[in-house]
Amino acid sequence: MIRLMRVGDRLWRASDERFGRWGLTDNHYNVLRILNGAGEPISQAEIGRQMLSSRANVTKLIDLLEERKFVKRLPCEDRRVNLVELTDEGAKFVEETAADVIGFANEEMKRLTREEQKTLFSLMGKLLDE
Amino acid sequence: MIRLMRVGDRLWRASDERFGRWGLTDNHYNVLRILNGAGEPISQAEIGRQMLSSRANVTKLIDLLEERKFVKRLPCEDRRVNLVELTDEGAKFVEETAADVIGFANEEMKRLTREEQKTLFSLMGKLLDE
DNA sequence: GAATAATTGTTTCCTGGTTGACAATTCACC
DNA sequence: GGTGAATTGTCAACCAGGAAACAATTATTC
Repeated sequence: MIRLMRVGDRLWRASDERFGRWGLTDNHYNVLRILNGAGEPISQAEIGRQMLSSRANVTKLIDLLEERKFVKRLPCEDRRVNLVELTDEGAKFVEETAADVIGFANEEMKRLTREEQKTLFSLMGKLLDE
Repeated sequence: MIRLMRVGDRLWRASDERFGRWGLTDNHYNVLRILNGAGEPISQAEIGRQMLSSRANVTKLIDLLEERKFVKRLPCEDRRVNLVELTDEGAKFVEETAADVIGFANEEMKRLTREEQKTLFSLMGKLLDE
């Protein structure tokens, strides 16, 4: 388990360094990824749930992303919630950086064969499902 | 890779919660573990190296552990360095909590069979070695 | 052997994130 | 329908950790 935590820690640090180049944290990128995957505007609370982050933190992440024009807050019929939408500019950014991000992942995982990567994926799945 | 990072993150959070009960962070415990494993006093810089943490942070970790009397700073013939030693009280603490920590690890890993745990261990080894 | 480089521990400042409180709103139950 | 519970986004305060600067010391190089 310690090895696993160590590897995870190292990946987080590496990705932090990586996204720092774009003036973002990995968590900022995570928000964009989630929005891109959702395909439709979703609430801040939902984002926080998906990325295991506090609502307070999501507020700050969205603040920055909105300032960068990657994202927009929309009013919702439930007037407590903000729906967050990926702007065209945000979508473009995700698309442009996707290759870079995938390259990064391949670089990190290149010590494992394709087969081992599959095994790892399945093991992680077992650990995640509750 | 994302799954792997997610799992790592969750383990860090869980262990943080766990060690919080003792008024320590996982990193504090990590220091004790390293000192216990070393079997002899080692320098703060060396501790930082082993746990991938900055010297500045090690200073603060040791400050707290020393206040708790788990650890003692010894002068060294190289007068730049502090040798850090596990006190009897610190060793006793490690011993008393060991069962608890191992139980925690088993709990977290119980979704995997013994065989899968071994596979995971070896995969992590490949990812770690540079 | 003197001068420059490298190492150690500490301090100060900064940053990303969490917790807890808050007002606004919606839900649930009587 | 009206009242108490739950949920949402935000803000302030706080915390662990990192980066840079620093003095003290040791290593290296000429």
